[in-house]
Amino acid sequence: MSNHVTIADVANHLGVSKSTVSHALSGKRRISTEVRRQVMEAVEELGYRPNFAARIMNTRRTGLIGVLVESLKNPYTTALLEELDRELSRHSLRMVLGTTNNPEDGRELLVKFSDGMVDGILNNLPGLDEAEARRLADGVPVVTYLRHTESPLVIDFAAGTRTALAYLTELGHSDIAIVSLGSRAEPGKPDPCLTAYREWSRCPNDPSLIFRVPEGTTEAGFELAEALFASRATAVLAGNDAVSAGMIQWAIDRNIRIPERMSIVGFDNSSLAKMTFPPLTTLDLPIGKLAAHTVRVLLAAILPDELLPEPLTIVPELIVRKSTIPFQVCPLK
Amino acid sequence: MSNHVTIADVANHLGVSKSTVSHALSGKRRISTEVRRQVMEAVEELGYRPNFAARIMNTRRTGLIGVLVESLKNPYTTALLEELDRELSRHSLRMVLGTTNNPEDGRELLVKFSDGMVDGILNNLPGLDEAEARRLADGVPVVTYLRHTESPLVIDFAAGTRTALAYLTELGHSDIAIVSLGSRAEPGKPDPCLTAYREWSRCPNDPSLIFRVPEGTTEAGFELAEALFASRATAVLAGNDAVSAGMIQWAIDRNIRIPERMSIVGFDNSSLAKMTFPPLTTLDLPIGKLAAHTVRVLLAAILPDELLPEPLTIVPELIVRKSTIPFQVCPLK
DNA sequence: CTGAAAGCGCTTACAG
DNA sequence: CTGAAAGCGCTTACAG
Repeated sequence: MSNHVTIADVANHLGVSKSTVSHALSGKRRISTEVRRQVMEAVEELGYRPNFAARIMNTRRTGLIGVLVESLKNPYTTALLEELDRELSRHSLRMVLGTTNNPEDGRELLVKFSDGMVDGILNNLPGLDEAEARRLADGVPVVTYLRHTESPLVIDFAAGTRTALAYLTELGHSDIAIVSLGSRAEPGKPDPCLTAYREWSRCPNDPSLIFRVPEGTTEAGFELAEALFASRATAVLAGNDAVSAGMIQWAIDRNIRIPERMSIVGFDNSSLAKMTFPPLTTLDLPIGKLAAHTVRVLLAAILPDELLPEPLTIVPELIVRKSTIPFQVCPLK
Repeated sequence: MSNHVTIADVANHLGVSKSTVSHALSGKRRISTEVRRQVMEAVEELGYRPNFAARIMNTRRTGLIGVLVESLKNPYTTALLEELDRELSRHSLRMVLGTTNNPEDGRELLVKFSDGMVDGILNNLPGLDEAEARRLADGVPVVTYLRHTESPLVIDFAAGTRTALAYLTELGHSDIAIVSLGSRAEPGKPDPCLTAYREWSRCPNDPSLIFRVPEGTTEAGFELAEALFASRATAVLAGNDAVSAGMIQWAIDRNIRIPERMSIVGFDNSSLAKMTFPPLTTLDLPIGKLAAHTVRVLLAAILPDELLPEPLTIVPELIVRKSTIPFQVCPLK
C-alpha cells in the first residue's frame, strides 16, 4: 500500500496496455509467453499488488464471510469457529467476526455485513431466526447454524436426550432433573430436549425438576446450582458442558462430591468435558461434520457450480466418563 | 445487494445530482433541510444502501482489522480476542480472522491482508516477529501483540516468575521445575521466565528440572507430564494454565494426587484456572488492560488524531488457589 | 446551497 | 495475440 504501484505503472513500465497486464495476471486470455514473462518480472520488480477495493468493485466478491456469534467464551463455540475457518480457508474465504449477545446489535451487524462487505453470512445467534436474518441480509446468502432449512442439518436432540435418560435410568436414577437452554431452539419454539424429557417423564407437568438458563455458560451453571442441589434430583441433564462445569465448580467450592451427590450429563463433548473433575459424561456432537456441512450449504449459495449437500441428521452419542454413577440410597452430602 | 439501488437511482428519483445525495448522507457539506429530508425519504423508499466496494475505493478505509492468531483452542486467546473485538467495536472496526499455526501460512495471510483489505493488523503469531510483520505488511500498520516496540506493552515475566518461585520456596519446595513455552518470547530470543528461573536456581545449568513445550496447549502439558513426574520435582511453574490443565488430566488419569504429589503454578489466570480440579494457583494477566492498550497503539497508527498511549508495564500477580501446598517429605504417590 | 465531471484501480466487453 | 475505452458506484475537488 505504501508505494501505490498500480496496474498502469506496470503497463507503462513495459509499454503494454493495462488489459494485457490484467490478463497476464488473471490468465483469462492467452498471452504470448514472452510478454507474460515480462509482466511477471515487472510485477516482481515494481512490487505491484492488485488493490483489494478495485478488484472487488469489479468481481463483486470480497472473499469474506461474516460470522455472527454470541460470545467467544464457550469452548464449543470457538472449536466450531476453528472448524468453520478451516473449511472456509479451503476456498480462500476468510471470516469477519461479529460478536454480540444483544439481538438488536446482531441485526445491525448483519445489515452492515450485507452492503457488499461479505459474500455470505453464517448466523450463529440464537436470538436471530433464519427468516429474519435472510430478510435483513437483502440478497446476501445467509446460513443459520443448525437452523437452516435448505439441506437442513438436524441434530436429533430428542434422541440424545432419550439416550441419556435411558442410561441414567439404568443406573437406578429416577429423580432426574433437566436444564433447558433457551438458546437450543429457534426463538419462540420449544427446546427439543425439554420436549423429549417431558415425554419420558412420569409427571411431565411437575416443574420441580425442570430448570432453565438464559445462556449456556459456566456462570449460568454456577448460578443455577444452588436451586438444583436443593431439589430432590440425584442426576441431571445439564444442558451443555459449560453449564455442567459451572455446577461442578459450585459443588467443589462447597465440598459436595460429584458424582456421588449428583450425576451430571453434559452436552457437546467440548474440550471442557475432559478438564472438569470429574471429567464429564456427555453427549458428543461431531463438530467437524457440523462445520463442514454448514459451510457446504453456504458455498452452494455463493458459488454457482457448488452443489447443495444432502440433508444431514446427527444423533448425539453418549460418552461415558466419571460424572455419573449408579443411584445411591444415601448420597454423601 | 439484490436490487442494485445506486446513488444515481436516488438522485434521478429526486431530480438532484449525485453529489447532493452523497453529501446529504455524509453530512460533509451544508444541504438545505428540505432537500436533505427528501433524500432521506427517497433512500428509505428505494432501499438504497451505500456500496461497500465503491465506498472503500474512495475512502481507502475498510473498517476491517486483520487478526492473526495461532489457534482458537486456548481459552486465553479467545478471551483476548473477545476483549480486542470489544475495543475495536467502539471505533466501528471489525476483525478479520486469520488462524494458522504455520509461520509460512501466517506470512502469506499477512501479505493477503495488506492489499487494502484491512486498515491495520494485529499479529498474535509467536512465529512472526515485529520487524518481519511490518516489512511484509508493506505500509499497513501492524501491532505485534506484547512485542511491539512503539509504546511497548511489557509483561514483566521475570517478576512474575520470581513471585511464584518465592511463594513455592516459602512453602518449603526446593526442587522446582519449570516448563518453558517457546511461544513466550520472540523467535530466537530466550524465554524471560526461563532466564529468571536460571538466575534464581542454585544450579542454573542443571537441565533435569527444565522442560520445554512447543505449544502452550493442554495436549502438550499432557505429553510432558510423564517426564515431569519422573523427575525429582515437587513443584512446577507450568508455563500457562492450559499446560497445567494437561498435567492435571494426566495425573487424574493415573490417580496421582495434585497438589499432594506436585504443586502446580499456572500462568494467565484464564477461565481454565477455575475449571481444573484442583483449581489452579496461577499468575494473573489482566486481559482487559492488555487488549485496550494494544488496540490504542493500533489506533494511533491508523487514525491521524489518535495519540500513542503511554508505555505500559504489567507485573503478573499471584492468585493462590488449590493446586499448591507446602512441601511434604513423603509425597503420596 | 448545488451540479457536472474527474478520479479511485481495477476488469471486461468491443474492436482489431 | 493485443489495445483503447467503458464501466463498477461511490467521493471530492472544481466551478458556479
